[in-house]
Amino acid sequence: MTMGLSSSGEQRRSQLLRGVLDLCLLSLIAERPRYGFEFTQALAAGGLELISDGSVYPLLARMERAGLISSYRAPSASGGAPRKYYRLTEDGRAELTRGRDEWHAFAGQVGRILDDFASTGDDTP
Amino acid sequence: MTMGLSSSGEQRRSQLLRGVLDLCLLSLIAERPRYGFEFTQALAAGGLELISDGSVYPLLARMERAGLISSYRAPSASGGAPRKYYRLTEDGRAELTRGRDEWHAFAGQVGRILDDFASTGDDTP
DNA sequence: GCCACTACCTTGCGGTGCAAGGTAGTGGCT
DNA sequence: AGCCACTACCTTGCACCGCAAGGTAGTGGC
Repeated sequence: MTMGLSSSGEQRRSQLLRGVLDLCLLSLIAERPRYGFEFTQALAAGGLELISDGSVYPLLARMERAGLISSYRAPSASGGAPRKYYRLTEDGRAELTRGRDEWHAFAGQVGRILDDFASTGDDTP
Repeated sequence: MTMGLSSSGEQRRSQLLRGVLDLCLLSLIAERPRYGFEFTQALAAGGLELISDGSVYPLLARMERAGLISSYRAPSASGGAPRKYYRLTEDGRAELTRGRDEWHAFAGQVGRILDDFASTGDDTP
């Protein structure tokens, strides 16, 4: 049976990620070319402990198919399978800029809704 | 022409909503009891032009089933079918508080990732 | 009696995060 | 040479949910 409904907090986290995960990856790639394993580490370092690589790799594949990023192979620096590095295309950079604006607008609107209404009933002095 | 994938902006909006829609509804209900039609209007007024009632009603039903809100019927003030008003339970209020904190933390982390990395490479020709 | 309006709810679809598992390349150790 | 551990990439099946479209129900005007 399913047991997924118990923790609404963790569940919300998954849902929140949906809207911004691609943007975060684009942003990380914008700094410098990166490979799959790096993303989960970098996101966790930024406070977003989240994603199994099972979420990252399909998303990278989707974005490459959409022309937002391109990839090249390079040997691993620490002994192992060769890495697949991704870098931004111009479309990807444009999408990042647009997406960042969208995010800021969205975050502002949500914050306002949560702040304006949530504390109206002040029955907990 | 590549039609299907072009609306990544609109699509992202849908995905962004997933994480916060329940919280927004809770916040709106926290101010005062509301009924279904009000939510889309209130959210649109807050800048989130988004949701057909097809998204709101199932979510309200889910939250009621989860014990976060409770409902009662009242006759419509403007002639029509009776309205179903929702109000917060104590669990709902706690969930709203917790969710608001989660949202602020999450928004901060995402904003930091987008700001810290996105503008590093300025090699636009 | 019929129509228009308000309001609520359901159905099928598409997209996607996630856990788990599978594939492939490298080098150390015996 | 062979084996094992590690790095790294990718795929599969599942469950969730916003959305568009359509259906149901109650009220009052004509």
